[in-house]
This record gives sequence, structure tokens and C-alpha cells, in this order.
Amino acid sequence: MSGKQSSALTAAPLLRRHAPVFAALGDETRLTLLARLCERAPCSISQLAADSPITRQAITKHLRVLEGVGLVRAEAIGRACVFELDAEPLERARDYLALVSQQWDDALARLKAFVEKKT
Amino acid sequence: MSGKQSSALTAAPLLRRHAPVFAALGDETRLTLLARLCERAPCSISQLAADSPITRQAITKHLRVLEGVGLVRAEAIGRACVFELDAEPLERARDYLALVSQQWDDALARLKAFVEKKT
DNA sequence: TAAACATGCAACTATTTGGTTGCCTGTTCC
DNA sequence: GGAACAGGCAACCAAATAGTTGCATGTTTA
Repeated sequence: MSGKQSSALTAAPLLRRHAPVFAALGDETRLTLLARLCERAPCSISQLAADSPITRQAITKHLRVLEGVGLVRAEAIGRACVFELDAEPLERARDYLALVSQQWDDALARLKAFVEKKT
Repeated sequence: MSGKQSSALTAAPLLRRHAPVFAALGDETRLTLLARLCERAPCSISQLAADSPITRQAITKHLRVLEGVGLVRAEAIGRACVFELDAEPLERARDYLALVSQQWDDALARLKAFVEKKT
């Protein structure tokens, strides 16, 4: 319907919400941390740093980035700071990709129908 | 099974493949370009730049980033350089998120079962 | 209580990134 | 052929990022 689209995907607020999550996912170290938390959660900063070639402070920074977009939650337990994954933003990101992908498939189908009609 | 996991998610090659795609998606401008290409493709650089507050050269750089991870394909048509979306990397990224999300749900379920058994 | 541990904070560095401007080349179209 | 258009290339800039080191603080635990 209508030649006037733009709607769902380009709506600025939607983009502004998703871009930071993808940016947070766009780093190998952070992706590794997420995977690690996904398999053996919860983990303290030191535990996570022990598995990594980089320093504890670097790991902390990465964890704060992930926390900033809601991909992990931190809880202080005694002297340790324990992190746990939160899959919700992950699912929203996945849904967004599915939406774009779907919309593109639809566009291709419309194009195909148009071409065939013309022939 | 087995307590020795790590496998699927932390495997280095997998991470190395996905991180750059997420990084490419982690910018509002590029997300806007993708959405735009998804709705009215194919588009030339100038067309895309006309919709944007930033310069043509900046748009070009962003398009090259997207092209670098295979999210778009470029084709020279006369003097114009026309871009089209490729949904395949998008779907792989989506699948990866789904996998992490799924694995996390499983981990939660195992934890819950463990706690209940203990009680 | 003292040692060992877990973390936070701050300063600093190097690299990457997002953006710009200026200029040059190739392509349409009148 | 010449004007207008589409794009490439290169130099440059400012801000953000990924990483480091050094040190101070709170928490276990022997």
C-alpha cells in the first residue's frame, strides 16, 4: 500500500535505540565476554579477566559498555562484582534485523512481480 | 552435554566473523542507509547523500564500510554508483543473536531445575 | 591484625573513526 | 564541445575508543 513508505525502519527513534546495542556487540572482546557469560554465568570481573589476554581494567571498561546498553547487569557481592547476561536487548536487536530482512524480501518480491507483469 | 562447554559461541573464528558486521550496524547513519536501501533500492551515492545532513564523501565512507562486511553491493551504472542491500549477512547476524539468546534461556532453565532439585 | 584479593579511579598513549574541504576525472546531455 | 552532474582521492581534524600503568580503597581470611 502507498508509495510513501519510510515508516518502520527509518523512524529516527528506532534507529537511535538500536545503533548503540549493535555498536556494543561490534567488538570481538565484548562478544567473547557475552558468550562467556552466556555459558557460565554469573562471573566476576576477575574471573572474566583471567580468561583474557588483556588487563582487568580493559575488561571492566568493556563490561561497562555492555552494561550501558543493558546487555548485562552488575551486582556487588562482597568484594566481588558479578555480572549476568540480560537477553532482552539481544532479542530486540534480533527482531530488528529480522524486520529489515523481511522488508527487503518483500521489496524483492514486489520488484519481481512488477517485472513479470511488465513482460 | 558434559560440563566442558565453550564450543559454539566462544569459538574464535565465529566471533571474528560476526563482530565486524555488528560494528558496521553500530552507527546511526549506516543504519539509516540500510533502512533507506531496504525501502527504495537501488540507490546511487548522490541520492543517498541528498537525504542526509552530512556530505557525500562521508556517505561514501559509510557505504564502503557496509560493503566491506557484505551488507551492500555496489554496481557502477554509467557515471552513477548504485547500491543494493544484501540481506545474507543480516540473517547470519540475526541467527547468531538467536543462538546466544537461546543458549542463555537454556542456561537459566538448567539453573532453575538445579535450584528446585536442591530444595 | 596483616596479607591477599577484588575493584575503582585517574592519567596517559596510540589508533580508529566520523567528518570536513579541495581538487581531479569520467559521463551525460544540450 | 562545454556545462552540469556523479564520483574518486588525499590531506587534514576532532573526538571516541581500546588499551596501558600506578595507586588508593574496601573485603576476606588466615
